[in-house]
Amino acid sequence: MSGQAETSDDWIYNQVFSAVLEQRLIPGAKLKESELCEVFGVSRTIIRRILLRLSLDKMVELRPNRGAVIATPAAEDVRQIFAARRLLEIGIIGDACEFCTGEDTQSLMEIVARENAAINSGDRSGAIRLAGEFHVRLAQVARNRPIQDLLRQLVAQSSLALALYEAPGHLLCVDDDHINIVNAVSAGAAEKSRDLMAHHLDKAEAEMKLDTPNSPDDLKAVFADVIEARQTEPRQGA
Amino acid sequence: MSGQAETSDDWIYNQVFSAVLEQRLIPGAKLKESELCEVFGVSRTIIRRILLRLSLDKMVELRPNRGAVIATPAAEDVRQIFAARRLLEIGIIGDACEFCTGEDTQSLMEIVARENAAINSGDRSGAIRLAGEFHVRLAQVARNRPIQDLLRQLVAQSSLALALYEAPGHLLCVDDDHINIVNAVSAGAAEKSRDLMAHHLDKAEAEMKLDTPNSPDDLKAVFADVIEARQTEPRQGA
DNA sequence: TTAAATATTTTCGTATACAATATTTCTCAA
DNA sequence: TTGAGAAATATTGTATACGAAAATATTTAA
Repeated sequence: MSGQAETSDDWIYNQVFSAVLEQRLIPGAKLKESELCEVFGVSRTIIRRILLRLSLDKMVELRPNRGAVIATPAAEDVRQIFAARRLLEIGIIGDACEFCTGEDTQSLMEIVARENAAINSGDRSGAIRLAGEFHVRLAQVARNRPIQDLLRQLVAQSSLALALYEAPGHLLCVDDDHINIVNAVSAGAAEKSRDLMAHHLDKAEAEMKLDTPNSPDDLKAVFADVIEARQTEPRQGA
Repeated sequence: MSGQAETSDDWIYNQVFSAVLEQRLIPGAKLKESELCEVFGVSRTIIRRILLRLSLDKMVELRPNRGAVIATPAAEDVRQIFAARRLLEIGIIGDACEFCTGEDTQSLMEIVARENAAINSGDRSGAIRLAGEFHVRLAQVARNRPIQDLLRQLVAQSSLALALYEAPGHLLCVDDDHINIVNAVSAGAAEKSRDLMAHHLDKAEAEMKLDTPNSPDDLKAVFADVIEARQTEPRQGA
């Protein structure tokens, strides 16, 4: 599509990026330099460069002298991420309506189709990745690079947020939000598409329980019930 | 203020960043690694890391095997930069109105005061840097990190754009835009401040001649008059 | 057995060596 | 003098060596 040959750097970067999008790498996962060197067959020089890029994307956290881990966005971070997404995505969808070509429509449709197929076949990773791809592709239609690039980051961070805060037992289910948005945009219905996008993003954020992270290393959250029980009624013994 | 101690990396990064903001480094300027090593007294490892960060900010261009230069944004890039700034700065100024504390107001006032002082004393570099600082500080008031970070990049890129496309002979002059904006924001007047910001940004973009870059290496632009003369009346000889 | 203290191993941060690629300088003929 | 080609120089890209810091394992004392 873009015709630009992918450098070795970009390939490795995209491999890690995809792993985060598909939640094969989850918040807190350690990224040991030497292991990445073996996996990708390059020296630490290259790996460290990739890790720096990922840290500037806020996808990995670089802890001085203590290595890199997949980032664990705090609840407040997630609120800001979604506030920013609302501003960006609602802000540019008018331009998307204006500039959307037949090719754009077709490409968006295909992404949605593949997304629904992934959902129906129980491919959770694929579904998450394709949902993100949809939003980024839509931003691309609006023809504004800086906005598109930031949205790419925010979508990836949303994937981390989902892994951390998604309501437990939440089921992946087909809804028509994405397809409705494509239809509105390709029809040039700016006001309508703005509304659809606003609702869609609100829904996505509402699906998360921002006050109870399901991170395995936050023991207080894991044993919240125990703590509560002990406070009302100190344990029998002693 | 932020209390965070500055790492050696950040210091070097900020030095280069400021040099771009103040137009001591202009588009096309070559950044030779060995020279930067001498200047800052570190090895190429460090310098290359800084250059990577700056390239991700779109402030330097990394040409494979050919070294780093200060970026030269194309006219279309500049349009997108300003489109993005309008979206961001108008989009968040409502929040800024809501969250603006007395401390915020004071800090903004001080920046504007120093900016005007710089203009009056003919300190062009300082004036440009402080104008940029004003916009970034205002974004900070809105309490949204992702937006603030992108705006920081866009403001720096605007500085490059100014160096490239500013109408020649354009004079630095005091206007009341910034002070009016502070007043509206600290008064919580969302609608008013939106209007002021919109006009301010339109004015800033209008001050540039995006069709005639004054870059010394664009010979076609430099000799535009010659080209035109030759087209209407091929030169005498031959 | 537990806990502190020490030793060991691992991992990270920076500088540097060497190879690959540009750029410049030099030579020589037209 | 100008221009093309070749040699010399300079610059970038990657891997690696080495010191510093952290994590882990071991020992020792209570």
